[in-house]
Amino acid sequence: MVSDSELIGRLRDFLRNSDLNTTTTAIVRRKLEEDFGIDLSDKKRFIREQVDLFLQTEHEKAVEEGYGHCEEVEQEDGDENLKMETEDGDSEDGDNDDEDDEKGKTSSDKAKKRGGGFSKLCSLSPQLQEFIGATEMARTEVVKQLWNHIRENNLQDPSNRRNILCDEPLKALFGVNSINMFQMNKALSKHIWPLESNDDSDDSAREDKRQKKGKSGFLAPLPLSDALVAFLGTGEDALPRSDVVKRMWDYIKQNNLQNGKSGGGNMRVDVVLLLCKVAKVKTKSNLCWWNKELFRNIHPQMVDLSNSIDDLSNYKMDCEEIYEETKAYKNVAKTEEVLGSLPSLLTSDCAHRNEVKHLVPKHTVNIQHRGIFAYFTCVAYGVLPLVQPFSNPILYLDVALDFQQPTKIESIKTRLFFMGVYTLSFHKNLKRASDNILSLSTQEYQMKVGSECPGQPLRSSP
DNA sequence: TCCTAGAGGCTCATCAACAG
DNA sequence: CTGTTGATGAGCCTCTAGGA
Repeated sequence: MVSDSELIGRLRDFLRNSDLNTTTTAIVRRKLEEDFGIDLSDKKRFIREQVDLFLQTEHEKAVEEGYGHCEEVEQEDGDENLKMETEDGDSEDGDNDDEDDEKGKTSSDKAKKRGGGFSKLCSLSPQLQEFIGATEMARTEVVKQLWNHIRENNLQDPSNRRNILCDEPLKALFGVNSINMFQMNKALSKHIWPLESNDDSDDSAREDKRQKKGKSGFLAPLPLSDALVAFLGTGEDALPRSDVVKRMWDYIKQNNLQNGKSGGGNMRVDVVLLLCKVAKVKTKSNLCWWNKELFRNIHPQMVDLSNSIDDLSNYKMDCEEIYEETKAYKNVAKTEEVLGSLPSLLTSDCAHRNEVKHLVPKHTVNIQHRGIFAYFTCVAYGVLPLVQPFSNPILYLDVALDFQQPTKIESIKTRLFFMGVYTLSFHKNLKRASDNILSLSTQEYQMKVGSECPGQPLRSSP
């Protein structure tokens, strides 16, 4: 086994005798592998760090020795770093091959243009305005025009076509005689500024963001219901969630309201809730239920979906709204089947238990939307026959979570029932579940099972 | 064909505290 | 584990030429 110090020693020897403009960390790693006859794939990060360290110390040494061309050293060093950070295709952690594939796929088949990002219109510096002949332009257009100019004037260095030999207009722009094509983008950014026109909205958004930053997540004060304000008795009408929880627990402990016999999270919350004048009073409840009730008092405006469980029309309305909303969502738009069967699952009373083993998801659509319904994970072309309140569209919720254990279906149903509130964990559970479910398309299912896929979208009316 | 550099904005998953 | 919301960081988007 080779020690780290041996590796470092050999690495530094190699770097001292290498052309740092052409050497990459991958080359260094392969050289070391060759020298020591071992696989160093798991040492990529270590090697990169050591290379960076080497470059840094070399640079410091150069400055200390008082080279009269510090600026040049700096610039060259910049190039070195640039090159040394390049891993010639190897991902940093060495385990991103799939990710790379994905990246390739997405970049090749997506050519959509959005108003934001690089397509956003920007204002140009006076120097760039002089060069381009326009006051505003998208970054990508500027790059295009710049390259047109380079080609028209044959400004690429013949010995290394990645280097651009600056003519007078480019010198005025970049202030150097030659520039690397990659560095050119960096230099260009100094001449491309965000537009000032939408300052008002941008500024307020920035201000909002800045303010929010100070009081994040659980630390952000939230409005309390009148009942909760009265219960706390301090006159505070807004508190961070964690503070509310803390004070409630203080109260429970002080008044000995916990039910010691039942153990777990059970407690006599009834007293607390009566004090809060919460509409729904239960004699006993567990921690999760109590949290939900508390949440209702911290967000009085939250819609209580549980009241409408018996009223299918409410769900129908909700789901139609969701469908309209999700249709516009980019991920959903890619699929022909769209979300829509939450109520059917709720009302089907799990009559399809016998079918669960046939659940055949084709692909998962992840819809993230902060609202009453958020974090849906859905599967198109499932084979779970559902009672359909709508004729179309049909998309099967991925409820495969515990389908290997039918006894747990009731709890799944409960989770779906509270979907509007218990969204995050629902999402997580589905994600976990989707790893375990059979992956077959409808056609594949038909071939395998030899019968029509029971999950074919139903076209009948409710 | 894919990767490399660089820019800013957008989407999405994950994490934070709190209780038993 | 159970729920809550906002911050955060990763990854993708566009464009270019050269090299593997």
